[in-house]
Amino acid sequence: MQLATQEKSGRRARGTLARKHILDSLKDATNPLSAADLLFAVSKTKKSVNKTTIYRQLTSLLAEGAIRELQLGEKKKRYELTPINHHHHLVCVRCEKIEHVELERDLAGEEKKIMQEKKFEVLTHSLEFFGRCAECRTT
Amino acid sequence: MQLATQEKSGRRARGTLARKHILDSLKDATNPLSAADLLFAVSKTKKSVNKTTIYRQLTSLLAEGAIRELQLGEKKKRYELTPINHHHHLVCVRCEKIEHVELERDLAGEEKKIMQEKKFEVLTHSLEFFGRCAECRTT
DNA sequence: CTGGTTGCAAACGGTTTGCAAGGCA
DNA sequence: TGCCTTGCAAACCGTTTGCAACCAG
Repeated sequence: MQLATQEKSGRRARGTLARKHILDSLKDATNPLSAADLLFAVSKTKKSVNKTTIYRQLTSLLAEGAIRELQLGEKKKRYELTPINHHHHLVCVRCEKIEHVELERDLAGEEKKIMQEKKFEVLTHSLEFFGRCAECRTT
Repeated sequence: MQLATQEKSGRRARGTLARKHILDSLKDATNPLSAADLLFAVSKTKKSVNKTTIYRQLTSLLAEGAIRELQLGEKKKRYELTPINHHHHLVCVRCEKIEHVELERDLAGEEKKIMQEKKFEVLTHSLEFFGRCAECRTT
């Protein structure tokens, strides 16, 4: 279940308006969006949606694996469509912009080592780089 | 893991009670502690301390670099003494226990690549592995 | 007296929950 | 009708802030 397939077979149809708008907004976004971002974005495009609805749809989308939840050192969580190529994030500590990176070498070796040494079964990982982006370095 | 710079010379003496108790609690702890954990731990050992005081001391300790702030996918933040050997965390998604790992190979190469390709200057990074710990895998 | 430290209560931001109403099969 | 979805308000939790009291130099 990697792709954001709209309809999962085992589930009740969730073709709700809000759900589609959230997925559309995430698709258009270059950055991971927070619930507040989504509230704003969705409310712009169509009739406004309550924030509770946003949170509830995010919960189901997460459960289905359609989206990924990120904690980028902020108080709020952010969401992005589950990426096909696993990537990581660059977070600018000055302007807070978020970029993506794909590491040439993944962490599979480390995960194997963790399994061997610690008997800890890694299901997923999260790697963020904090620093200053190109623009903020020049100004 | 050892602790780092306990007393910074350039700073005003902050020999406050609360500060010492926080550092002691962090030293004794095997896991990174949340503010609530610290409130509890500190209140146990000596006369109780207000949570505002905890937060304020954490802020100065952070500014001095004595402690490190972690966001481990939870809503709350956690703190640990600034480790001499940079390490990462294994977070059990079942029992929420936190372990440490030191990766044999660090991410300096990746950071250099990020600088070259993205012109993004990495100041720090954060890497967490989520999964199931040894005990939770057997039960 | 003065400046940093503490406690308390209230504010705050992001998220969750309880409940009644709405939409659709 | 019955189930799922929505909106609204209130609750919640971790954290921050304003302000007055306090303590040490």
